[in-house]
Amino acid sequence: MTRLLIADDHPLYRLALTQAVRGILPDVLISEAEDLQTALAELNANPDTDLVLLDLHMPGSHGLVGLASLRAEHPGVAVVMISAHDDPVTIRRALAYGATGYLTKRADLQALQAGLRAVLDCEEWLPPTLREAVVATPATLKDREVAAKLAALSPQQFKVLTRVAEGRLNKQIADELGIQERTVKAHMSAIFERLGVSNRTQAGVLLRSLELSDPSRSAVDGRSE
Amino acid sequence: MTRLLIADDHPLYRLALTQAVRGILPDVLISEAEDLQTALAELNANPDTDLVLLDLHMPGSHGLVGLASLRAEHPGVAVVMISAHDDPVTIRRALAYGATGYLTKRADLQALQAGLRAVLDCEEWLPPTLREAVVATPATLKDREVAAKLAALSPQQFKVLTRVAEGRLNKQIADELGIQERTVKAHMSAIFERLGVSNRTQAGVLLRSLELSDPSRSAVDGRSE
DNA sequence: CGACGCATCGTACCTTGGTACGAGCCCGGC
DNA sequence: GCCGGGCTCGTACCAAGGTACGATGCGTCG
Repeated sequence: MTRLLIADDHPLYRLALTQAVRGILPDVLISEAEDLQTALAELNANPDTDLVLLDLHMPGSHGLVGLASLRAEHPGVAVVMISAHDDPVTIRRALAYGATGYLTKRADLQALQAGLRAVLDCEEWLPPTLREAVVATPATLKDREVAAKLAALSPQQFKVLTRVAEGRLNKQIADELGIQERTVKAHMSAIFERLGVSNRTQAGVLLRSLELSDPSRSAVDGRSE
Repeated sequence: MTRLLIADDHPLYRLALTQAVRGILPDVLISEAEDLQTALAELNANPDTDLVLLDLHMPGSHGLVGLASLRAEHPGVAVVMISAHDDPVTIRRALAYGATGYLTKRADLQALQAGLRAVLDCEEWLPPTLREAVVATPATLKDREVAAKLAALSPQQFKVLTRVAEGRLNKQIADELGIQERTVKAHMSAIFERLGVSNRTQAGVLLRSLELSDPSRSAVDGRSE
């Protein structure tokens, strides 16, 4: 039985995605999440999930941070990005950080289902109209380095890192993860070594470089942070 | 006598810009810089500079960091961004962080000179083909907040902040700026208060949010960091 | 089985960061 | 002239960060 997780902050779009999936896989198990935190919780509850459809911009995950988090804490599950922000550079970066594919929100039902079929067969998939542009823009050297470094972190180390990037203290991180501060410090030392940095500020900056500004979240539509 | 600074890492493009400027202002004084550091040094040497033409992507300044640095340390001089990356969102962000205008590298000589004339007359100027798209995309709420916070910093505090964002220690910053570590600490406390953060990691992340990924700097063309 | 990596915890020690409170100098604006 | 802010430096103190040593149990993989 295939299991699937749809992570998008728009309920209506989750519904549309659900129906699109059921159209080609009638008896699939589908979970939903409206922010990154619940998405991670869902994956913990159902570690046998096969595929995650992840919105590029959702609460708690601006840009590629969410992708990296999912990949770090659940290396086994495939992640497909979904966004209306069809920038070849962004798509290329998403692939560099471990996305199996990229679905554009501009796609109609047929195109969407074609993409879903492909990724469910464990194939990499990109929108046909963008494929050429994407393969023409190789990943940045920096992106490749950062992706390799982040991939070298253990799941728990990545959790620590995300909290460091929020500016949390070691003590706070320890409380949030239910471990001792000494253990956090041990993780920190390992993180510094693997990321090639020498203190927490550099580590935080490095993770935050995965963020993307959200063009749709402007000052007039009232959707504040 | 008007004085001008051209900051771009391509010597040939600096030459082209110089000639374009001389075409409309024959006896202008022009300085050049190939990275952000020398650009700041040039401004220190010539504080009476009227206008800076600043490339969006140059060594030491990815994205809007260079713009913010110039604006912070020399609030009096106007800055015009120059880039081939004609994204309305990016342009809007540049304006939010204090740019007086935006010149596209795609422009021909006539268009370039028209833009130069406008900004030399202290007018805001955008490429005609992009003007409509830019005014249609208002600045992000977050951008406006960050811009306001950074504008509240004193020049020296901003210098400290840039070094914090590089992961430097207080002692290192003190040595680089030729001051005592206690003074750095005093600046740090002031920075935290004005930025509304509680530690250096958050401050570094905040400044680094001005960075933009450089689409042209890919992995194949050998131009590493 | 044995080696390895992960995650956890332990002790001890030193460095760095950050706050509190105070103070002097210089400069530009009211 | 006075006031305010920026910049600098000072003392003292405590919190937090980071290192170095080691140790345990657990699961995986060859």
